[in-house]
Amino acid sequence: MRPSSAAKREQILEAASTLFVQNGFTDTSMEMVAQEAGVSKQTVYSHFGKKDELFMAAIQCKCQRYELADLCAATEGSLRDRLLVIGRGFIRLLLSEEARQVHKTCIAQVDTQPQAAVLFFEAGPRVVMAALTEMLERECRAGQIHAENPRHAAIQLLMMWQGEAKMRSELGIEPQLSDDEIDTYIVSCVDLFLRGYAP
Amino acid sequence: MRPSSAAKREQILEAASTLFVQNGFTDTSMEMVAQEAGVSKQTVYSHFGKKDELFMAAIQCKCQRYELADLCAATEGSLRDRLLVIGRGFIRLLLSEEARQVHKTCIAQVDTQPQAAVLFFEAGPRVVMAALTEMLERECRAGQIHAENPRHAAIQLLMMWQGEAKMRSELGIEPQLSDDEIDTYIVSCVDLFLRGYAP
DNA sequence: TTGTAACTAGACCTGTGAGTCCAGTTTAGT
DNA sequence: ACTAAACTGGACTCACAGGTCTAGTTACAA
Repeated sequence: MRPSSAAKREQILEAASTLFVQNGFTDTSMEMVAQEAGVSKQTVYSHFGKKDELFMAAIQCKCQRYELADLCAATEGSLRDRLLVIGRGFIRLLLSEEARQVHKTCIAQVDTQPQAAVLFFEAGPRVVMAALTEMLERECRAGQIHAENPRHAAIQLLMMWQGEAKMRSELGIEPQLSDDEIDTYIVSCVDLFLRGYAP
Repeated sequence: MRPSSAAKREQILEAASTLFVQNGFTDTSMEMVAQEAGVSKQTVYSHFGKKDELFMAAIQCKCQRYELADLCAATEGSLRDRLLVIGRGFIRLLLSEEARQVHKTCIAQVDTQPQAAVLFFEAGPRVVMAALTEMLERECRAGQIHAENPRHAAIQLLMMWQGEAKMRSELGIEPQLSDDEIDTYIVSCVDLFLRGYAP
């Protein structure tokens, strides 16, 4: 009712999503959230009844649509070039601090907060898979490639692209791969894909 | 010194690895471990000084070498058949309750116990990658395939194989894929791979 | 048999976090 | 100016977990 109320709510959400994703669910206390949001603990509780609810709201907040799907809509340039652009964008997203943390947090809470993982899946993997599948279907119809099952093909690309870089970053294994190494790898994925699905 | 001591140590390790991997680090208390092991809390502490140390020991215990690497050594049958066998074994391992839980736990603790993830990496992904790379190098030399970078090729295969099944199982997204769906997918991966790397 | 290391049960201390309560203050709408 | 909702700060309860301590018991080795 009071307009400042909505603002406080945003502050809380902002603080919560940052902290939860940085420290995980268990290691983030409601007091920390209140303090980070510059708000009293009671206010946190009056906006979000329980810690669980705040967590879900925070994850949802972090799962606002990424713009990757748009890349798949582009039609300029050769197929190979477009796949390279998408692949590079995809791996950059995957390796970003933000996405990694959200992913990690959702996985860690799968047993206790399964819906968080669902939110993540719907906002992330699901839309990317759908967009790429649609793109590959178009390319099939245009005769650029020949794939019996474009959905499988999309998943193959997406999984391949992740590569060693994802494995290492997810597990924090040093040294991480350099940008050059990653790029070379992405190129080899696209080329494998195009040869394998050549018409 | 006392022989029963070693036995207790095993019981504790057994209990700890089960519980840590089932409930995660934070949600497993030392008391739970002691109880599950049928041992007093003090005994737990005298064998493993701190919770962290017990955790590391438990993860190490869970990371005993999987036998997957052996599959890559086989030389009977066509390359395609062998890759199918390896792929199926790989995905079965990945989706097993055991491996998933260990993976999840290591990821969740990456920030606080980075060495656990390292143990996992060394025992799991690293050896599988190495074994498959070696196998593909042999096939290259034998002229069965033509891959500039067999290591890349191995990673591509391994990542591809994981597919949607891994994504869904990791995030607990229902419905999970059926065995048939997974198998069809694995076949399509192997075929893509063989076409893409045909000599 | 006896000494001693290993073990047990449980009390104990300390810190921390979820969630509640309350008395007082701010702020927007009427 | 008045009212009521929203907010604050901090005290409070309750539960639980990590870790220590102790007094007494068990079981192996010499």
